[in-house]
Amino acid sequence: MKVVNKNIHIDGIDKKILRALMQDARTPILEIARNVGISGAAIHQRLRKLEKSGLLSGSKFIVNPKVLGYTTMAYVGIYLDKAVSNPEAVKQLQRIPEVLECHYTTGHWSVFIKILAKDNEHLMHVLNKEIQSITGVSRTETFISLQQQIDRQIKI
Amino acid sequence: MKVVNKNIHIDGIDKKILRALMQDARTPILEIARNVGISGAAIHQRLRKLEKSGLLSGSKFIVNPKVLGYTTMAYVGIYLDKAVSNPEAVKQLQRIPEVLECHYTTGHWSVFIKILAKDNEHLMHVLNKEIQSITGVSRTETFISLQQQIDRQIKI
DNA sequence: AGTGAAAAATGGTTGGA
DNA sequence: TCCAACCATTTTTCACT
Repeated sequence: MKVVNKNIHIDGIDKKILRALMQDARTPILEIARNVGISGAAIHQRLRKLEKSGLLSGSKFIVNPKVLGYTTMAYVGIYLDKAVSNPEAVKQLQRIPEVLECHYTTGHWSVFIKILAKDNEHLMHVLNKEIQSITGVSRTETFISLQQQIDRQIKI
Repeated sequence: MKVVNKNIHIDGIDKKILRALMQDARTPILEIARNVGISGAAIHQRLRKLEKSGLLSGSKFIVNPKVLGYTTMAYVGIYLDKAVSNPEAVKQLQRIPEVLECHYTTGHWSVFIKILAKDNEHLMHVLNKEIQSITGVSRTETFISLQQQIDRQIKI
């Protein structure tokens, strides 16, 4: 279990640092320093503080799946039989690389997942062969994303 | 409009580079070089190629919203009146910082969004005050994520 | 494409105000 | 908390294979 420090205070300078790095993790510290008007060493100190607080949990390169031909994104609500252990189903979902997210949710579905596939045919394959063959899956409801209009992190 | 090069070929070395940087955008080139057995300069060349192809679309620092008290995530399907221009509704959604994703989808909803809020009360406020007051929104269906089990990018 | 080495840029530390 | 100066590491370039 990760320990989370709730007594963190983020001032305006911290916000500027975070905004810059959330947009581009490779932004040079000295460039941020110039923009906020303090020294690079001070930025560095604040970064260590933010990291220690757990607020900064790493950095990632973002790949554009479209370049690899993955153009079909879908959300799928899954009904699981009552008798089935949900964690076991999740373990099976984990083995399917096209499943990018998986949530336990309130409402009529047991779990709710996000799938990234190359095209409709590929999506169909994942749904009918991979997902449906998981023990306990009784039914699924699929919503294909025709276009994503917003994609961002929390506003700092 | 971003131009996407579809004739890109990713070999095993590219994959190793991508996997390392997708996990941690700050992984030093020379460390990757050691792991894959070629020189740092070669890694650097390949990175430029991957960037130029559009496959690498940047890097982000990841912030952990829980540290700031944001513990409630929900997906919301929105029904819009037929008469209403969907892009106008999306423009309004864009102004709500708690809305992190927004998709046009197939199925019974017009748009489908992801919301991050501090708690149920905050979520209720966003739904009842912010979302419902958007012109054309007739009804919403909300699914609260009790727990996220999978969160990853495309498998390289 | 890849290499090795030099040059340029950046990251990280320290001591003192 | 911040700064200035310093040193370590990393990125980037270049001539050559």
